[in-house]
Amino acid sequence: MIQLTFPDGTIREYEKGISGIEVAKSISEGLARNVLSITVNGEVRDADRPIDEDAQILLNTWSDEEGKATFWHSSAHLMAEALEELYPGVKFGIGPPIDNGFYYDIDLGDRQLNPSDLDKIEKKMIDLGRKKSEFERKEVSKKEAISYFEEKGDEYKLELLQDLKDGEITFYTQGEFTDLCRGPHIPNTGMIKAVKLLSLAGAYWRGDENRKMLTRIYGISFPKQKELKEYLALLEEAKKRDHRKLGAELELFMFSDRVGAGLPIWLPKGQVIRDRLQQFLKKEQEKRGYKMVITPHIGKKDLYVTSGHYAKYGEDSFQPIQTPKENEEFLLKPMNCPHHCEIYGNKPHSYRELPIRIAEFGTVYRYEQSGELHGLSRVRGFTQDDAHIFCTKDQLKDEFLNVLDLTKVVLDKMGFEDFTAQISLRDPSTPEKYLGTKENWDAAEQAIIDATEEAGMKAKKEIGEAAFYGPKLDFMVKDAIGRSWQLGTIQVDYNLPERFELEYIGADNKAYRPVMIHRAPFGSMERFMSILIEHTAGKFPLWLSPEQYVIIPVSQVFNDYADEVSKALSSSGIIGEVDNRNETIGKRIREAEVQKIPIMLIVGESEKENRSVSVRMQGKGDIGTMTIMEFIEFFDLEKERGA
RNA sequence: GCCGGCAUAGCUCAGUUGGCCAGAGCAGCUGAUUUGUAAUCAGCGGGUCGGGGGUUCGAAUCCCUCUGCCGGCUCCA
Repeated sequence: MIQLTFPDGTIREYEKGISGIEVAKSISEGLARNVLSITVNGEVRDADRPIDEDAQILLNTWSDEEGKATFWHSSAHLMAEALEELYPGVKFGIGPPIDNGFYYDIDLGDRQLNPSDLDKIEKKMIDLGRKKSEFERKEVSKKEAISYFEEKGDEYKLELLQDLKDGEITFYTQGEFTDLCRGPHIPNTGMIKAVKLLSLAGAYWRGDENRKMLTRIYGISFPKQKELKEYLALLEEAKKRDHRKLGAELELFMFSDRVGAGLPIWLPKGQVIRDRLQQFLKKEQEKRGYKMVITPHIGKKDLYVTSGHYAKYGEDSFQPIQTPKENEEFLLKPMNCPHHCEIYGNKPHSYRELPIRIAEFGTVYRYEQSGELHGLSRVRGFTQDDAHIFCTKDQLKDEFLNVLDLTKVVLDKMGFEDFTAQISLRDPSTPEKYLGTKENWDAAEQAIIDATEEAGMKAKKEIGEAAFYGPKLDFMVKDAIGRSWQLGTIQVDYNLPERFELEYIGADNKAYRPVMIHRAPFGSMERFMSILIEHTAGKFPLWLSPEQYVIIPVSQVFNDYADEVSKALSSSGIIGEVDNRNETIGKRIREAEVQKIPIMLIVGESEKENRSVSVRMQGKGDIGTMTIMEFIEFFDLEKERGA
């Protein structure tokens, strides 16, 4: 007998060798039908494999992440089976589950797939699923495995096999399809009832752009048709929040082919929001001892040779601009730090002055590959809410805390609760990749870890993700369609102070090198705006709204009163317009609703008489009548509330 | 940059296997209407079918090329 411990702590006894499905059956038939895989002592396995020892056990169903992953992984295999039947001779790369669904990378030789082929593949998958083929696991020797794929002529699987140890190789077979696979898989393909293949894409084999490009098919699947429908509806909804769509509809920003790809143009309304964000941050920074500066958009090539950026990124950047007569070379500023280092180096510094915090809304230009450009999220010209803090080693942790606090204030204010933080540390096994001494690195990494803990912030640590010049902490936020973007960043840098030979005079009258912290709580105004637009679906909080109200006089007779109200509001700092166009009220209200103007004020006979306004809130409807003074108070309260 | 797809009026889209002066709704303009909480009515204007080149008697439609956009890959200071 063996003892199995369930997540709720209960322990049950079973015969040795019992399968996960049988265990599920002992609890309920329903559970047995729904179990997709099991986790035994932390290892995810097929639900029908025998359990031979006492263990902690989890029965994974569709409601568990592990269950979903198993389901989607099996779906990838089902797709592969369908592909092999439809396109004999197709070769397979890898086919893993992802956050939302699965993909498989395939090589079809000379054949090309069109989006219309996806329907065909889907249908085949459903057909094959009806056979309810079981996934059979088989342990094979490396030799057997190699000969199998040699015969099949699949060089990708052969390459994958090279990295696998003999004795750890398993095959999974369902129906006519056999794949090299660690597993686990769901009990049978019949559980996959709903499939949608979402897109076709090219993907380099093993992510290496020097290698062959395979065809990647993305898909998603569900145990029930209804869930698929709901998911697709959700995707449609998400698309409506896309900042590229809303940005155009609400006239926040635009792009122009003639100006150039990836170069955003901010329209008046977008500019208002951006400016409010900057004013907000400026105030917070002033409280924390930052000094604002302004530096030029270009700098001599030498500046970046000194900083080391030219050597590292020069070839992949916008190329230098030459002056016509002297033949000097200038680069478009790809980052602000070299300029800020020059500011620091402008005069000698005493340890008493540190930390020095230099801030700038600095616009930088970076050459991003054309295929990488994406709305406001990835552009070629953008403005960082940049600052560089020059401090002593001992001040590092406090400064880090100071920045963390600021970042949290910013994210809180925006209502971004679902961000994740990542601490990027060096890989100790490759010290040659990093600049600076071990002692400095240890101290900096510890300072970051301590500071995040002290700030009560959860952050996952990623070994080997540090920049060559120092460890960092990044804040990631997801967009409407679930893509993850880096917003804020805090980076420790030992490299630049060295390269620019920055110094301060210590208490002992000797020269020391300061440590530098790069930080940007928004990251860039552009990317931050993209996320803000998607999170709010364009319904900005009052304090950010570029047009806070619109006054709609019932008829032209009340235009004068509308203007009067407007004046009263603008003198109270409330921004908006009068819509006195010769249109019906219904029409003007509809347009204000569509434009997501938060407050509509309707004025007519009775309002004029009582010096009042009839207030309608966007998305909520009529909330009643109040006097102008009452409305101003109401507005301030709403604004305060963060509405 | 690479793979695949897309590009028709300001916007959203029609446009059968290449064939008369390229269409609709919304927006715009003009006029009527003077409106009480999500689209008043009528009339009018508007497109070198993304740019360039080619095939053809004839191209929005087929081919090449450039530009931009979309979905990915790679990269990201």
